[in-house]
This record gives sequence, C-alpha cells and structure tokens, in this order.
Amino acid sequence: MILNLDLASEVPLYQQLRDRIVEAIAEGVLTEGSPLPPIRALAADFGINFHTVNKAYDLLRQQGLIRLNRKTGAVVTSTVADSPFREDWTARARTLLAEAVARGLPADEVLTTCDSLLASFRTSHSGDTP
Amino acid sequence: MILNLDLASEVPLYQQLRDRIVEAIAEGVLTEGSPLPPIRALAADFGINFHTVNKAYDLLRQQGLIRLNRKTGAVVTSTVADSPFREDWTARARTLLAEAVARGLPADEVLTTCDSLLASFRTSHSGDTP
Amino acid sequence: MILNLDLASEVPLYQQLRDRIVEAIAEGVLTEGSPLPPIRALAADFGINFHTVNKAYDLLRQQGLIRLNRKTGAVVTSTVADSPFREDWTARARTLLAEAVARGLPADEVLTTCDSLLASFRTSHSGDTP
Amino acid sequence: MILNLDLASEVPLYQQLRDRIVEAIAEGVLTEGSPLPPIRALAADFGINFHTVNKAYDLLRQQGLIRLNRKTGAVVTSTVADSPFREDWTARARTLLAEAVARGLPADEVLTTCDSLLASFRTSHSGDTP
DNA sequence: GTGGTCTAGACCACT
DNA sequence: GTGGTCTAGACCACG
Repeated sequence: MILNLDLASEVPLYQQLRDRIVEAIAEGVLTEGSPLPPIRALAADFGINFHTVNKAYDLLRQQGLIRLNRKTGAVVTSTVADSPFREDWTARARTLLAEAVARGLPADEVLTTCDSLLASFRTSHSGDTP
Repeated sequence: MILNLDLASEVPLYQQLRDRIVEAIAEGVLTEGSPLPPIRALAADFGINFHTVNKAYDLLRQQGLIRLNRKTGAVVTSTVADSPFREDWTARARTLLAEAVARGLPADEVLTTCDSLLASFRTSHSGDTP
Repeated sequence: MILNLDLASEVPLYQQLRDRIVEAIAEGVLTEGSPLPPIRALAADFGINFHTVNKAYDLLRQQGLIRLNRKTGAVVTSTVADSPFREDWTARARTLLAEAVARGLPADEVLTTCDSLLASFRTSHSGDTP
Repeated sequence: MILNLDLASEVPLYQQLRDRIVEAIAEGVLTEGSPLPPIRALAADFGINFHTVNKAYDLLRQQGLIRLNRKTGAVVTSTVADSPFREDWTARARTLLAEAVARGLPADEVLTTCDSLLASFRTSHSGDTP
C-alpha cells in the first residue's frame, strides 16, 4: 500500500492520511480483515508525528471503517452504510456537485467524472475476488 | 432565496453560507447578474454578524463566483472552470466517492444519487425559462 | 486609439481607463498635444457612466499627464518626473519586483521582462518622429 | 526583521504589511521555513489589531507564500511562479513601467532602477551564506 | 500558545 | 446605502 501525502498541502496531515486509507478501502486494496501498518511504523515511514497517524486511525475507527486492538493492531472492518451516514453523505455530495455546476462544469461531464472515479474503484475491487 | 444555516454545526457559519449560495447558483435560483442581498441585510436576516457574511462573500469572490462592488453590491458572475479547478475538484470528488464506497454504498446507488442531485440542479435551472 | 477594458475585472473601471491611457502615452500613441476623446463620447463607446471617465481623466490631470480645458477638451501634456514622483514610483517598483522574486521568478528573467516591456514603448514612440 | 508601516497612508495597513513581508522574502531576510511572528505578537509590536495582521497573513497564504498552522504558526514556503501569475504580473509591470515612461523618465534610467532594486534583493539573499 | 471563528461597533470611500 | 477597513474582545480547536 502506497500512500501519497502532501506535506505542503492546506489539508491537515491526519485528514490526508484518513482520505488515502478510505480510498485504499474503496479501491479494494484494503479489504475486510486487512491489517493496517502499526501506527509508529507508518509515522516513521512518513517522518511525521505518531499522534498524527493515531488521529487518522481514530477518525477511521469512529466511522466504523477499522477496528483497533492491542493484539491485532488496526484491521479493516466491513460496514453497512446506515441512514444517518447516507443523509450526511448526500448533503456533502450535493455541495460538492453544486460547486462543479456553479463553476461552469456541464452536468453530464460531472456525472461522467463520477462514473469514471467509481469505475476505478470497482475495477480494482473486483480484481481481488474472481 | 431561502438559505438554511445550522448554528450548532461544526462547519463554520461563513462556510455554510458559502455552500448554500453555491448551491443556489447551481440550482439556477441565482444566475449571472443576480444581485445578492447586501452583507448587512443578510447578516440581520440570520441574526449573525455582518463580518461573518462578509467572509462568505469574500470566499465566493476569491473563487470567481461573485463580484463585489461598492456601487452595485454583490452580483453573481459567470465563470468557466479552469484546469486547476478541475483537477482539484476531481481529487475532492474522488475522496468523497471513496468514502461512500468504503462505507458500503453500492457504486451504482452512489452514481444514481449523484445523477439525482445533478438533475435537481438542471430542473430548477431550466424551469425558469419555459 | 483602442483601449481594452475588462468589465469583469476586480480593478475599478476608472483605474483601468487611466492605466490604458498612461500606457498609450508611454507607447507614443498619444504624445504632447494629442487630444483625448471627449468624456461623454468615450463613456458612450464603452457603455459606462461618464462620471467614471471623468474620474479617470481627473486622476490623469492630478498627475500632470493631461490638461483639461473647456475649449480644447483634454490634451496630453509633456511632463518631467519630479523627485517625489521618482521616490514614490521606486517604492512601488520595489514592491512589484519583490513580489516576482518572492514568487520564484529568477531576477534575470524579471529584468528581461522589464526590458522587453520598455522596448515595446520605445519602439512605438520612436516610430512617430523619424 | 524590521517592517515599516505608515499609519497615515492611503494604502490599507494589511496591504502594507503584506508588501513589507513580500519584500523581506525577496531580500532573503525570510527564507523557506522561516517562521513569521505570531499574529498577535506582530499586532502588539505595531500597536494594531490582530485582525489586521491576520488579514495580511491570509493574503500571503492565498498567494502561497506562507503556510499557516495552529501548531507551527506561520512559516514561509517555497513557491514556483505559475503561468497565471506570470501573466498577471507582467500586466501589472507593464502598467507601472508605462507610468514611469509617461511621466518622462528615460527608459534606460527606469531599467537601471529595476536592475538596482533586483540587485539589492540578490545581494542580501546571497550575502547570508558566504 | 497558536491560529480560527464570531460578535460588536466604529469610520471611511464611493455614488 | 453599499462594501471596505480597523478596532476590541470573546471563546474554541488543535497540539
């Protein structure tokens, strides 16, 4: 698993880390039961504070995407999207899509982009379980 | 134009305000040349400080969505999405879509949701001039 | 004389107008004694308020670049840069050049750009009086 | 780092502050990674409100010259001039140079002044690490 | 102890 | 009557 962090970005490191891991899960690179690297190891890899990694893992735990355990470390869990999540997500998607439309992107181009992005997830995912 | 702000939200007020206005533009409720309410008037409507509204308007100005003018007030401008915006937007969309997939939402359902949201923009927009 | 105004720009119209006229003088398109278009005619050309043009002309008058007269209209005057102007200009140049350097432009490239811009003025100017 | 602000100037304080910091970066007084004074400390130094300093810092952040962080405070970042900046800067340089020429400054004197100003940046910069 | 947000209220420039 | 600037002071989030 290769994660790209941008140290110069405006986005907080823990947020980037969470985002990259979420993307890895969506892509199927990480599946249910997959172990995540130990916090300290990952922190050492990036040369960042382990508290930062800890915070990212904690965010993922709160969202039910991983389980933290002293023995097993952090492992990916399977989740079902509950209703509150759907509502929240749809509201955020609404804002993001609105931004694209307001900035002049044609709706069909936006939808095509979404489709491509989703396809990139599906492809990598389906490849794992033939 | 009715804008919903959540005073108890984690999201800063000025951010919410910006988001609601972006959505209004996407919906076609606000079109090129549409005047936005004066800063102080809008602040009074919501019972918030005019500096907060000012910050939201300033964000919109930075993104080229509105123009601020002492004479004419704030008016919506037409914009064309430039290349940096497209890249940035796609990256953000990627993260958002990944979150949905990682949380267990089927890709086709996600795409349907996006389509519906985009359609809701199109509908309101085209509905203005039958 | 063709002046390009950007109605969508952040820069005030009267400022743009002043800038374009200053550039025309530097280029030699307008020389000492050249008449400027009547305020109302210029305003009509651009479809802007004549007060805006008036303000631009007034700025130019304050800086000694033109003379306003009921009979002759606005005519370009020859000026010699006085000491206060030199100081003020140098300070502004310092800030502008600093911005280029701070943003990573190499000093020699910046100087070359300045040279090219100045050459473009010289060329047009010298062509008028062979 | 000594910054000169003119409280009586037409130029907004936050703008002056931004300009002085940009100059300090160009001079090499501030280099990549250099910490800027905390907003409130700088405000106290000048006897101005911290919101004013905040606005100056925010401008610098928007232009990619500094990074703001709750942990590390404000630090100078290295930037590469992108194409839009180059165009914008050249347009502004054109106007500024035109003003000098229109006011009667000989082109070669103008160029010499630019050269001197740029040299003053280079000198201070290279002089730090002999 | 840092920057970020929000409130409150002043005066100014422009028109 | 508009947005723009500046001051003053509060509380919060982050680390």
